[in-house]
Amino acid sequence: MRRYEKGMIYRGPRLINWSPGLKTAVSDLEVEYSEEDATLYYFKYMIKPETSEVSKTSEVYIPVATIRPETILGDTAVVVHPEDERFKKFIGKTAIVPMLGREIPIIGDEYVSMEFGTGALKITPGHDPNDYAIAHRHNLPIISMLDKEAKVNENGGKYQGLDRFEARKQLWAEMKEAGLVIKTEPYRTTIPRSQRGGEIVEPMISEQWFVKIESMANAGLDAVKDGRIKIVPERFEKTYFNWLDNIKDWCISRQLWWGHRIPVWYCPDGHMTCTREDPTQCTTCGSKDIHQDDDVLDTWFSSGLWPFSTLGWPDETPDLKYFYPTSYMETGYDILFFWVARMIMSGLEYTGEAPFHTVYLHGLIRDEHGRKMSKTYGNVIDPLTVMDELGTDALRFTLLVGATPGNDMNLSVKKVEANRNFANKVWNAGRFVINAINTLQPGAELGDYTLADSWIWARLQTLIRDVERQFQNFQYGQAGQQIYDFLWADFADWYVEIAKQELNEGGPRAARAADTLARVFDITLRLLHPFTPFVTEEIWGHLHSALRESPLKDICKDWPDALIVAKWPEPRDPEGWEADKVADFELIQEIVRSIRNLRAEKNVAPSKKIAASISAGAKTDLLNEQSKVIAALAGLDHSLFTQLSPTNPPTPPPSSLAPSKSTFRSQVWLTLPAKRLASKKNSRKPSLTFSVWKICLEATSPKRLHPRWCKKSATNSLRTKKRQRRSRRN
RNA sequence: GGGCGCUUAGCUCAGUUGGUUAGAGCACUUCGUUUACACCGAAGGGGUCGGGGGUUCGAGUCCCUCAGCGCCCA
Repeated sequence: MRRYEKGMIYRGPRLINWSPGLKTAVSDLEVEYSEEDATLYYFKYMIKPETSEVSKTSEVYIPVATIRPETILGDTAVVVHPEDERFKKFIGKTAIVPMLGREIPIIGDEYVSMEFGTGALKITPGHDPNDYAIAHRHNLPIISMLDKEAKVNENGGKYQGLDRFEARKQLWAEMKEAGLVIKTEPYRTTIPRSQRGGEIVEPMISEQWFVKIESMANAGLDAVKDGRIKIVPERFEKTYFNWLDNIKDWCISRQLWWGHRIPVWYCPDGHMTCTREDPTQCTTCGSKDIHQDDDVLDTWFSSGLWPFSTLGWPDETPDLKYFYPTSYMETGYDILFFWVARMIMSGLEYTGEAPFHTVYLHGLIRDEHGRKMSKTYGNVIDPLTVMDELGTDALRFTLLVGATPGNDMNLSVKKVEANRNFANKVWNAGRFVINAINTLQPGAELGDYTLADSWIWARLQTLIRDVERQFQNFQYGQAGQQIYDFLWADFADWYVEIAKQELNEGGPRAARAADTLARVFDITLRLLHPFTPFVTEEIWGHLHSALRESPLKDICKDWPDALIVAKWPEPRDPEGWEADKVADFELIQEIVRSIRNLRAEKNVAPSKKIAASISAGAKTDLLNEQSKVIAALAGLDHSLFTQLSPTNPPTPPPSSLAPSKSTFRSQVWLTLPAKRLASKKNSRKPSLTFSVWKICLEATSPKRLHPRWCKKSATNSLRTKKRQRRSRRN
């Protein structure tokens, strides 16, 4: 009503998509285009001889090609390219519509492609969008030759009453008889079909309601251009600008049975009454014989009001004052035009303010191989089924982590399954932590932090910082992936394994391990909660009750009752000790991995505890301190675990490994069971005749090569490495 | 025709201001039922990051170009 009163809404004719099956207009969205085989019909458009030149001998015509010959009945012009040498002489002359004899002009327009078909185009503005546009440019009359059932109407002369396809056949046959036919040839083209019924959609002319869009579009453009609204990912701003720059008046009437009915009433004299309250008589002539417009408003027209009408607008409600403007608008990128742009335009129009400051656009969900999900294709993944089978957390996590902003994602049940496994991992890790807490001796003092404690804590702090940064950048997938990796690869695979040893020790060391387990797991759950709310909430509740009853109850003294209202972990700056501890721990990891690797390669049974000697150079103290950890994780016999001094290498000496300048270098020798070495299976490598095996680790190199400080040397060494790698492959 | 995007392991995809040896899940190979978890653990194979050129000490990442695929608008 407001817009109507401002003169922004008007009624006029327009070409719409008509579904003859449903007998209603359908929106562009509901039309699907498919490549199909069709026929291109070539025929003669006879030219009316000018009175001065009477040429009866040679017939003069323009050849024209069409895919839909029946639309000839609605032609109102023939168009040629103004520079087409073949036809430009005909511009300004008159052509005669086959079988009807109607006279129509021949005009020039650069829209015509000289290469396509015959290079001349028939114009049926009543039944073709492009022709409609041309007709507008040239003020051509618009003839509708089909009725609501797609049968030829009174404008089709003798063909009236025929179905469109029947008319095509008959008209063509009669044109052939009249000698107007040139030829037909097969042609592949895009055919518009109704999404619902599948029948060919017919462009038809009809009266529709429109909104003048220009001022609103400009306001919408400015809001994004001057930064009041930010669109994420940024590239969609271009799409948005492009759309608003080329926008046309907005057709807001729909011939549907549902929606907001247009508040306009007509009397027999054709007067319009537009009121807020349902009227009883025509405001112009007073006639009581009035009926309301049958059409309803476009849903997007109504939905554009969503950000403020839901808050009570047009009343100045407390909600509106408090919540408007809103903050983030999150939706699929395909909705940018339909809804987002309209919310922006409507918001600016009615409230003077942008309805939100950020638009975050996500992609569409496709099937495993990137195909659109469709019922006919049978590749639809029903979220309800998936949630039943694999859990809501698994599906939610998959959708969050599998997507990059604004890009489509291919969803497969396999992925959801993998994330179901992750939820299971969270649950089981939680059970372990809770069990550790429950089995603590009352009154146990907390032991010192171990290397593993320091490492996992430092890693956790890094994670918190990373997640915070990812969230700021809308990189939700990255954030989720990092939490996943931390929980599974760092916490479960390493820290928990080490904690088992500590817990077995009992006393202060067990208490310290349980303490770290609890604190790290708590924070991890908080980070994970937005991704997998159910499993985290549940296990956190159990963790909370276990802690309350334990010697570690101080940990949870500030915790609320539920995870969902628990404080989000805040990133803190590093305290300075982290890098060294992490590097030390990574050395331990490298050593453990190397030993495991070697064992697997030599087929040493996992249960077999073997002896090992390590030469750790500058890291001797570290390795002594961590020997039990290494032994436990790598399956070594701790009593047969010895440190070698660099000056006293084992026999035989590791001749191939020259002593390195690096103080970080460590070497490990394993004593393997003799029969393993003797077996033929393992005789691939000649060096296996030794009773000891060696590995060399360059576990820790400077974490980051600062380019400005070590330009040349870094370059050279990297180049060499790459070259070596390549030549090794070749 | 205009605009946008994609091309990285067998498959589906990450890789955020250029920086150690490019990662994950699934699939595959070998081993394992150690009291959180077989919805698991350990180890492994697999990539000239679509082609070509350029900028740079250094490119999957930036620029140009070519090819293929996809989407939006007309």
